Amino acid sequence: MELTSRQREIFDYIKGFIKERGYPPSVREVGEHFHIYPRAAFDHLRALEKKGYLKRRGSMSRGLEILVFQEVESHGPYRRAGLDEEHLRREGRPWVREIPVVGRVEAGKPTLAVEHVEGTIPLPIEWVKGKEVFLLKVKGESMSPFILPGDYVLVRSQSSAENGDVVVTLVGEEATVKRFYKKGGKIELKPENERWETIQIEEGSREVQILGKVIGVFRKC
Amino acid sequence: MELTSRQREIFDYIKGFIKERGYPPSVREVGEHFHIYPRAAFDHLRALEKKGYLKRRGSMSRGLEILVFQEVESHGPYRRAGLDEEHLRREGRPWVREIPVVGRVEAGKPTLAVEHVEGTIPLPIEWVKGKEVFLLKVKGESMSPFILPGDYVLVRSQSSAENGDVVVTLVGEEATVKRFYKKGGKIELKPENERWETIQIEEGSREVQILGKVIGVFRKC
DNA sequence: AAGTATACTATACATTTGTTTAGTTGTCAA
DNA sequence: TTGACAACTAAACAAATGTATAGTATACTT
Repeated sequence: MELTSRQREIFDYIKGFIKERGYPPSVREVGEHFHIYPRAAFDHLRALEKKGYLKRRGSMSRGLEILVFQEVESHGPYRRAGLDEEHLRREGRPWVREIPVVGRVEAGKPTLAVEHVEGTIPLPIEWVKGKEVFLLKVKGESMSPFILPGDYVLVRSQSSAENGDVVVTLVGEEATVKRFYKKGGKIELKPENERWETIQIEEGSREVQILGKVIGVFRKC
Repeated sequence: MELTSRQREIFDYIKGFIKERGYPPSVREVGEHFHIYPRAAFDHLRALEKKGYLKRRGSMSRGLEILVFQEVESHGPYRRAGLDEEHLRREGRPWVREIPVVGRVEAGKPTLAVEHVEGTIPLPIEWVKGKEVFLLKVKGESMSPFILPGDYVLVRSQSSAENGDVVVTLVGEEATVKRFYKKGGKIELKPENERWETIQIEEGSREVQILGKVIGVFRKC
C-alpha cells in the first residue's frame, strides 16, 4: 500500500529520528515536530502501522519499530532492496553497507519484495560489490562442507550465471544453493554434497529460476 | 571503577535485555526481574551510571544506554586492537566493530602487536563475540574445503581450546588452522584435508602454541 | 565510634506518554 | 449526495514509568 505525502513525511521523520538518536520518538514528539496535536500524530502512526511500515510494541512508550528499511524504485513497480545510499555515507566514508537478510524467497521477477526482509546486517563494502545484493541463511546441506547450514550467503541478484558459479535457485517453493553448469542446451545444478541429487533442466525452462550468484559466505562458528 | 556482584548481575541483565529485545528495560522491569522494589532497581541504575557503565537519557522512559560493551584488563604495555569503543557507539547503537586484520603472527604472549595489523575491517557485532578478536587471511589448504585459501578467519584470542574446536596455532614460524583434539596427555591438531599431516604433541609442549579459536569464516567468492 | 557505601522495603508523587471521546474540514469516488 | 478517508483540533483519561521521601540492616573504613 502506498503512503500519502503526509504519511511519507512522518515516516521519514521517524526513520531519521531513530537513526540519529538510536531510539524512537514518542507520539507527542512526532506531533510537536509537525505542530499537530498528539491525536493527529497518533492517527498517522496507526495508519503507518496499518500499511505495514511500522510496528508498535503494544502500548509501550517509544515502542516504534521500522519495518520498511529501504525503498528503491528501480525497474518496474516493485521495490528492491540492498541499495540504500544513506547507509553508504555513514560518517563521511562508506565503510559498511546494510545488507537485507531475506527470509522467504518467492518466485517472480521482483526478487526482493520488502515484506520478506527480516532485518539488515552491516557488511564492509569491500565484500559487497553489485547493485542488488542480499543475504540468505542457508538451511540444507546440499553444498556442505563448502557451505554449511546456518551460514549466510551473500547473493548478487542476477537471472543468469556462468559455468562453475555458485548460484541461488528457486526450485518450486524452496530456494537452494547449487553450482551452475551449462552444456549445450542443458543446465545442471550440482550440489557439493554427493548425497544430494543433481538437477538437470532444459535451458529456458521455467521450473527453475536463478535468483542470483553467491559472492560471499559468512559463517558464525 | 569496579562493579559489585549485584551490580554486575543487573548490568548483565540490562545488556541481555537490550540484545534480545532491541530496547532497554524500564526501571520496574529490572526490579521485577530481581524481585526488588522499583526504588532499589533505580538506585542500581544510578550506581551503574555513576560508575560509567550506563547512561540515562534524562528521565526518559526506557532511556538506558550501555556504555561499556566489553571490559578488558589489558595485560602489559601492548596496545591491543579490536576494542575501539568509538566505533561501537556509532549512531547510538553498536552495529559494527572494527576488527584488525593481522598480517604476520608471531610467537610470544602479546599476540597482537600493533605493528602487525595490516588494517581493519568492520564486522557486525553479532558476529564478533569476545574480548580480543582478530582476522587472519588463510593461506594453506589444510582445512579445505571447510575453510579455503583466501578466506578470512575470525579468531578469538585464547591459549587453550576444547575438543573439536577449530584453532589457529603457531607451529614454528607459521600460523596454521587446525582442528583441536585432546586425548589423555596428548594433543592432536587435525587438518580437514587428508593430504595434510596431523600434528601430535605432548600437552604442555612449547613447540606449538595455540593463538586462538576460530569463531567465524568470511569468504569472498 | 562515626561515617560512608551497598542493598533493600514501603509508599507516594509527578511526568511522560499512549489512547479515547467528540468533533470539524476538505477531497474524491460511487 | 452519501460515504469513506485523510488530516486535523481540543480536551481528557489512564497506564506506564521515573523519581522522591523516609526508613532498615549490614559491612567496611577511618
